[in-house]
Formats: sequence, C-alpha cells, structure tokens
Amino acid sequence: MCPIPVGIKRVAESTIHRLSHYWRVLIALEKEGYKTVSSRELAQREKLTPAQVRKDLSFFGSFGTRGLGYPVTQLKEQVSAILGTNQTWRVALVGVGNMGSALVGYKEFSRQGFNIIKLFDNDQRKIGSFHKGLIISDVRNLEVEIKQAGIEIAIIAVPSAVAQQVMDEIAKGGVKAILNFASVKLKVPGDVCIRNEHMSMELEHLSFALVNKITGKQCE
Amino acid sequence: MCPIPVGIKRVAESTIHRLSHYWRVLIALEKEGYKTVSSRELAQREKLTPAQVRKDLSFFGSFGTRGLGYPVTQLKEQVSAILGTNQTWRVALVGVGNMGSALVGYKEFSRQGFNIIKLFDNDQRKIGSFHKGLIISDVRNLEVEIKQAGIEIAIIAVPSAVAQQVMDEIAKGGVKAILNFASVKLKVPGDVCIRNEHMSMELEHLSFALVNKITGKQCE
DNA sequence: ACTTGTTTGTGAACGATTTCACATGGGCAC
DNA sequence: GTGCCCATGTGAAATCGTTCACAAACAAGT
Repeated sequence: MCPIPVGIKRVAESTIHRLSHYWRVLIALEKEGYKTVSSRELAQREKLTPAQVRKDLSFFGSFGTRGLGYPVTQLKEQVSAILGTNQTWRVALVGVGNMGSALVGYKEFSRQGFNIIKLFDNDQRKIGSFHKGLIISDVRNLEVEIKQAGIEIAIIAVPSAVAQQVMDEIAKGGVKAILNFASVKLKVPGDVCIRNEHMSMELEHLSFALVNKITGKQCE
Repeated sequence: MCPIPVGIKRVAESTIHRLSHYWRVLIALEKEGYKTVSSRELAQREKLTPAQVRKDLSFFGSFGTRGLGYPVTQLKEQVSAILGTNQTWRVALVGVGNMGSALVGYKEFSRQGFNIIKLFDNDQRKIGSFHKGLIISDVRNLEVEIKQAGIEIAIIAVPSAVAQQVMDEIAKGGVKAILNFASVKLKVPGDVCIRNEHMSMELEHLSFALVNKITGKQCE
C-alpha cells in the first residue's frame, strides 16, 4: 500500500516487482550475447516505457553510461544484489499437502537460491517420513527447529483454518519473511514481511474480466 | 497497469482485488449472523479505511442505506454478481506436472465455482490415464477439445519453455481468460485477459525485504 | 411529525506513481 | 582535441489512486 523506506527514500512496491522482471530479462540478454542494453530495449521486452526503466534503476544508483546504455552483466549483478538473489536463502515449508508437495518439487525456487531445507506437517502419518529427500517434522516443533536450522523464509501451505496458528509459531521462531498460500488475511508482527499468493483471487479477477468483457492489455 | 473500463468509467485494478476481499468478509459476516454492516466494520476486517470501502462499492452502485449500513446478504450477492462468482466456470488445466496436479486437487477452486473439467499434457505416458477422475488429453488437441468442452478459463502450468506455444493454442481455442503459472511474460491477443502467478517473484520480493530490512506493514 | 443520531455517497484535496522533456555527459569519428 | 550523436539521469507535469470532509438521507425514539 504505502511505499517502502530503503535507506531514507522510499521505493514503490511496483518498482521492486519490475526489478524482478529486469533481472530475468538481463539474464536472457546476457545469454543472447548482449554487452550493453538501452532503457528502450529493456522497456520493450517488458512492455514498459524507457522512462520507467530509467526511473526504477536510477532509484538505486547510476548504473548506465550516457550515450551507450547499461552494461548487461554488471547491471544484472547489481540488480541481483538489490533483490538479494545473489545469495542463497534457507526456507522452511509448512504443510506438505497438495500444494506443499508441489512447491517442494518446484525447481525454480532452488535454481534461484531459495532452498527448502525443512518440512513440517501436523499429520502423524507423514511426520518422520521422507519427502523428496527431506524428513517431515512435527509442526509442534516449529519454533525450535526453525531456530536451529537458521530458517530465514517460511512458506505457509496449510489449510486456512490453521494458518494463523502456524503463522504465530513461525513468528516466534524469529522468521521475518513469509510467503502465504492460505486464503486468509494473517495478522503478523510489525517486523515481519508477508506476501500472499491468493490463487482463488486471481481466478476471481479473471471471472470479473469475463463478466465485464474487459479486454487484453487493460486486464494486466 | 492502466485502469480497466467497465461501461464507461474505469475501475482500478486494486478495487477489483479488494472486491474479492469484501466478498469473503461478507460471507463470514453472514455466517456470524450479521444483518447489516457499516463501511467502518467492513474496513476494520480488512485493515482498510471506511472511505475506501465506500468508494469501491459506490463505483458499482448504491448498495447501502444511510444511517444503517449495507445489508449483508444482499451486498454479498451483488458483489458476487460483479465478480462473476455467482456462476460456475468451465476451466481447463494444461500441464499435469508437479504444480498442475496440486491445482487439480485444490478444493477451493471448485468450491468457488471454478470447475476444472479438462486436463492436458504432452507426456505420452500420462495421456489417456486418469487423474483425480479426469482423463488426461493430448496437448496437441488443445484447440479442438477446448472448443468442444466450452472452456472459458485456462490454467497454464507447463514449463516456461513451452508456455508461449501452449498460450497460442489456447487463444486459438477461443479462451479469453488465462491464469499463468509459468514464469515468463506471455504475448497474448488483445482480447485475452491474462493473470500471472509468479511465485518466484514473490520470494524475490521477500529476499529484497530481508536484504533491505524492510519491516512489516510497509511490505504488503 | 419532528428531532436526533448515524452512516452513506461523493466532490475536492491530497499523495503516490508514471510520463514527459531536456540538460548533462560519455563515446566515437575525424 | 574538437564536435557530434546518443542515451542516461532527473526535475517538472500529468495521471492515477486514496483519503478527507460534509451534505444528504434514512431510522428510531419521543
């Protein structure tokens, strides 16, 4: 909702989101052999305006060369450092059900440095068993085991009814970043950052679009 | 990005999103026995301002009674009609892999009227077999079978590399609403509405928050 | 019926984000 | 070294979204 303080200035939520896009484009450009790239080219690939690209980047520093553009590899690394994707993160996943299992197997997470290293569930039949090489721990030990493993990010993939409860334990465990797949609004301590992945809401947006005959670009 | 024309006026993207939230709250309120609800109460439950709630709703009509508030059941139904969740939708899922399987089993979709009635994959070993009661069709028949089944919404859960290709077939099949789980920007015809579920990007947002020591509320 | 209290609906003010437009400065050719 | 070209970086303007503040309207009580 409100902008995010970084240092003194404030970044727009949307800027961070676009940064993720830039990062992906830069990786692609590097593969394609580009040495430098202009804000125009970068913008075209993401259907944005060149001005937007320059504003976004200039917020974090002066990465380009006038008359030339941005050095691809270098910018890629700088964006990566800003996003924190130049390091690996220790991730715990709570709820090894339908969705949870899929997320454990989701290659892209680990490929980008998000390593799921702990699994939790409340089902006695699952606890103690292995899932894709990881043992499933009892959710009742969340707080302790999260601390021991030095978990930095937690993914909540439990039924909505117990999500808040799980959330509270995770917070007690000192985790400051949470990705929530349960479709409820969770109460979080002031120093915890939570992102919601509300899949049903995206479908509702689509049905809204269909009912109201929204077209194409206007819908994203 | 840009606002969405509904009739003549334009709705903000964020308004639609909040409408989904209101709908959920209204369902809960109805269960709790509320007959009417004020914008203040509604706002509190979603951590918004009363003015925001009134602006959002007033965009679509005049649903409340001054001095009293909004009639819960009636408003719930009106919001539902606006969102298109008062009807059922025929959904196809392409890519019965890790994520795809999880989505088929995701109860909340069907509970809200989004019925996955067709599955597609390109893996010969899967084609023809049953998955949760649905037969898996050959992705090469996408266009035809989608038309035959009268599919209205498609979910793309295939590897990024083939997502665009699948997208094109879906568009040929006449589907106007797409939920995309592949982490690439897809080119879509002007009259197709696409929503992206980029899970890695949410994690990147979290790692950004951790690196930059963003706190709590500022992060959502 | 009149008055009082409450809450909606909305124009106007405000704040945030995007786009514009141009001065600035580096590369490159001669 | 000089001059031209080009793309960045950035204030200023425009657009978009949120909040404020209040008039209008309805309910309830007397």
